[in-house]
Amino acid sequence: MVHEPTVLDRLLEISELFQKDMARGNDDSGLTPARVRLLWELAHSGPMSQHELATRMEVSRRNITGLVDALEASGHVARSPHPNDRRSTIVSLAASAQRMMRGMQQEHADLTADLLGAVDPVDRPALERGIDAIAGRLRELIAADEARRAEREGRRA
Amino acid sequence: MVHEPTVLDRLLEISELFQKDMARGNDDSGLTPARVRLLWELAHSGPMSQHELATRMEVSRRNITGLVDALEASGHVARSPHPNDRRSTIVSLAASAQRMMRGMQQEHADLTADLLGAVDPVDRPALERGIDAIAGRLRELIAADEARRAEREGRRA
DNA sequence: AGGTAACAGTGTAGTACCATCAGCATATGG
DNA sequence: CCATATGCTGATGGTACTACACTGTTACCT
Repeated sequence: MVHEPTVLDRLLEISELFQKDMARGNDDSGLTPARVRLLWELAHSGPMSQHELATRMEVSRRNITGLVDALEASGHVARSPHPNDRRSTIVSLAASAQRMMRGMQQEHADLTADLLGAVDPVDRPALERGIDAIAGRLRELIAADEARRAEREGRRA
Repeated sequence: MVHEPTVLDRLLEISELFQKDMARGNDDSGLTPARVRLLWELAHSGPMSQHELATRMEVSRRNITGLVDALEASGHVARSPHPNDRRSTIVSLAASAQRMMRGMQQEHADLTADLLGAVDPVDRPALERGIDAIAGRLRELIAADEARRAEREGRRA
């Protein structure tokens, strides 16, 4: 029942540790994972409509409404009308939240530097190539699986 | 606001993809993440008391009761009396669940092989060393942070 | 123009899950 | 015998998500 841990196991472990770390950050800020994810999306790609948020996060529009409601109430985001399309509302980060996200990105950058510092410089290029390769392959597999899944759904309907 | 993705970002991406994959597996088996985690703990470390499960999973005993209740109802685990301590009940995997977990481990092994196959063989040793180093460093950081946190808790109390 | 279809956001209602707290029963272990 | 650990009950709260129905807006298209 006991395996010697493979590279993938290590990766999974790192995943878990990251999650743990993220969860802690959430606790500190009083935000929930889903809300942080939304904020992160905004920080990364700038203001956008709720519809676009729903698409990117792959959840229902209704769900976005709730998340934005909460984040608006806590002052993290603001709703503003779309200049051209009066149906749409644009969600943007409040100044304070922008600062917060900047801080998180800074922390993230620091962590990156720290962790990378633990790797023998000689190994870094290969490490980078290897991780890229794995990420790429994983993306492929997921895409293929999703396609298969979608097709099966189609057949059934 | 746009960064070029670093190795760490790639790692985070891999984390997310893994999670997505796991979530899908959960859907298939009709199990929730927490329940799967419990099963995994049992598969990995063998039968144990609820108390021990609570300790390992870092959740309340009450929570374990609920999870075990559900898993027992669905036939994934069985409760049996502890041989020495008659207060305690031992939770163990049912045969079917054991098979299921074996299957999951097999899938995991296959995935590992597949993903590793995408990496240039020349890069693998360095990749392995690099990942080990990162995982190790991350563990250190988390441990240090937890210690700091615990101390602060102590001070307040 | 007028009608119609598609789209944005939202209200209502409902589901599933995780987790906690305080307290209770038991019987074990000292 | 009593303190304690173990597991369980009941009550509560909260997040995340969905489906359906509705309003207003835009775009298309005869």
